Amino acid sequence: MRELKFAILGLVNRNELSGYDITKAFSGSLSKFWEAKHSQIYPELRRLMDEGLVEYTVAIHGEKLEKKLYTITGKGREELMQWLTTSEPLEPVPKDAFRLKIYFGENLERDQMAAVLKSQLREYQARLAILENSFDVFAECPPEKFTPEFSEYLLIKGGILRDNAYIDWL
Amino acid sequence: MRELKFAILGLVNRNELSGYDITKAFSGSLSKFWEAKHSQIYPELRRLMDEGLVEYTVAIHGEKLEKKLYTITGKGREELMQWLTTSEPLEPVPKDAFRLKIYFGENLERDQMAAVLKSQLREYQARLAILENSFDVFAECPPEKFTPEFSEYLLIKGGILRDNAYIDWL
DNA sequence: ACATTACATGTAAGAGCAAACATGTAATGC
DNA sequence: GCATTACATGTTTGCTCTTACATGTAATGT
Repeated sequence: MRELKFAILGLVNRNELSGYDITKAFSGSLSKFWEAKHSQIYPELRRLMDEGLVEYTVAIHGEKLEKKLYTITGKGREELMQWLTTSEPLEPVPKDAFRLKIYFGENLERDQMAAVLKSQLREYQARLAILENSFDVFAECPPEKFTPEFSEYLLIKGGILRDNAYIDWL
Repeated sequence: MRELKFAILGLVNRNELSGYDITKAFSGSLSKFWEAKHSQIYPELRRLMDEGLVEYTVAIHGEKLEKKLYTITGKGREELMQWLTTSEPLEPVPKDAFRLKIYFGENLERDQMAAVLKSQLREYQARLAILENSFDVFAECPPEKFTPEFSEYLLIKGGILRDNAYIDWL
């Protein structure tokens, strides 16, 4: 529950970040396994403030553009560590409209089914290609210590394995 | 969007079903790739009625227990076929709290990380075992035509491949 | 006879999320 | 000089879904 809370805490634990920076993280490298829009992030930051888990200082950029730079508090770090070391129950099976269509495949002619399958295959191949591109950035496996870089390497690898399994199945 | 709508239409297209029957489907065999609770199903049935996509007859069980048996209408079947033959955009990457923990793994000691990993591995192995059990029900591959039985066979196979990929990664 | 489980149908409250609404500043390209 | 893109921070509305609330009948076990 409230995983966005911990995702934000984890980020501001690394660096001082504005809401905008956090938004970019969730639509950039993090987006390969967790997405969030700014309309979700700003209210959550507000809530984390109210709970005393983060704090911010205001920085002025240029003449008057204000940005709030958030950092984690001691209490925030405690809750983050608590969450990190707790093993949570299995995620519910992800909902997948395509699988649902397969389930009702009895209603489709052979060529209609083929079209749906091929379309899905193309989409997964496209996503896989993007992941493999990101993976190639790592010329070789980073040192096997849990640095942010190594984590990202692992997670991209996980995405590739996941999408490959889906493609095999298709 | 509104995938539950089509999941229900697909079910009542096969057989005359009550809300209760539909609920059982979503917590039984269908639950391996789509879940829904009765609190979601009854309002959706109401909505499908309002839209003229399903209709029902009331059956009395015993003395006075009423059950509403839903069937699909012509309009409902049209919309179902429309949906089935349209290829939808890729699902967003499924959110996975465990991956998030890996992403912030820098904060964990080696043995803490090992504990989290092992716990996750056990949970996936347990789910895989359940899927493999369901798979063994099919003594051999059903005839390769898109009957409901064949579809279920495929979907369980897909679940096994998915969980195997996750376990390999772990 | 009494309890438990299965059958059966709903509603209410609230979390999580996306899309759209809303506003303004600063840097870059042309 | 003007337009576009990037920076920056919010709120509102509406959909999906879960948990809990709410009520009642029928079958089964003991």
